[in-house]
Amino acid sequence: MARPPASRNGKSNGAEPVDYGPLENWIGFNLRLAQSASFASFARLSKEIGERPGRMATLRLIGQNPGISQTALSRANGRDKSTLTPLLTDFAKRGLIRRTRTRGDRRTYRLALTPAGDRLLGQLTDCAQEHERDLDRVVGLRDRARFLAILRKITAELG
Amino acid sequence: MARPPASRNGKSNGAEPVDYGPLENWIGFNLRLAQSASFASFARLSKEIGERPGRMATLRLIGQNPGISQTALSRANGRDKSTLTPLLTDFAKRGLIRRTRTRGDRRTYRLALTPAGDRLLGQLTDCAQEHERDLDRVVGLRDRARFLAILRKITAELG
DNA sequence: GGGAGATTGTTTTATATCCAACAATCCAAC
DNA sequence: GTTGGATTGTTGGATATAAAACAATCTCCC
Repeated sequence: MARPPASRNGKSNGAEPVDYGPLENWIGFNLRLAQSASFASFARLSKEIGERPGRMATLRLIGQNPGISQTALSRANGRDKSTLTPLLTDFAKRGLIRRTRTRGDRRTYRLALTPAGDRLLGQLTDCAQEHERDLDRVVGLRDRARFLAILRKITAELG
Repeated sequence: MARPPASRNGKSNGAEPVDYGPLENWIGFNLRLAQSASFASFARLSKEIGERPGRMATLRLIGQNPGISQTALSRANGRDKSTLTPLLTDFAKRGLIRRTRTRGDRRTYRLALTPAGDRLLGQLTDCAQEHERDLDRVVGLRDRARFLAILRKITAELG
């Protein structure tokens, strides 16, 4: 981690060295920082559209799986189902998704994108692809597949 | 991802396949899921102690850098400084940290662990080490250094 | 000295998130 | 058929998080 030279009075200039101790080499801690940085980077790109990364993934999963239930969506998304309730209410109110009752099971909803939702998803996908290009550049083509495989393994075995 | 056989009526049993579409191969999405899984795994381990991963890192950074300011701590932790205000208030109220005014600069606090805070950190470190062993097992010794280097690179270049 | 601009920590406001509890509904075993 | 247990989506309570605005304070440059 390159850092700028300290200001001449030796006081804080926003980059004074911090001793990370054992954290420096902990995968868990570095995973959190990397995810946080990636999230912030995406958020900058999608700021003008006004949606954050989590919402983008939710929309995409609905678009990819028309008729999906809220519970299945929450699992695919790695979030509790109660987290989705206000989010989907908001999407529905803004006309981005349709919620229809399932025939034969009156508990579940079937979720699907409206044309407006599909258009918004298209815009978000542009941001996401730009973001992925940034990530690919940082990760490097050489290690990409291996890196991705390890991330998936962590999700599968620690979830 | 192994999944149990579908129930014989073909309906949801909590593991029906979901089409991830492009998300499947996006680093950003998989990074989020992996971090989420790692976080949840640590939370299970530290549940009895009653602190979550973010707090553990905060305590450790204070222990490692006695006298650190809140702003420097928030940067090292990858969190906004306003996020720390209620957390540190809670730590101080519970006698885990000491906040003393800095001589010569009446804006900043100097943070340090109390003996009680140090004891709690010790317990949390035990959990964290167990968690790291789990992560090491999943990541594999062979790829560990490379994986860690990529995480650090993402933090440094996208933050 | 004196002021312009930067920095520090707090407050406010708005989301996001989980967990536990809940009502409605379904399913399977009897 | 009935009924006990499972599932679905919602609600309420708690914590976490960021952004913007703010008051107090410091620094730098003249």
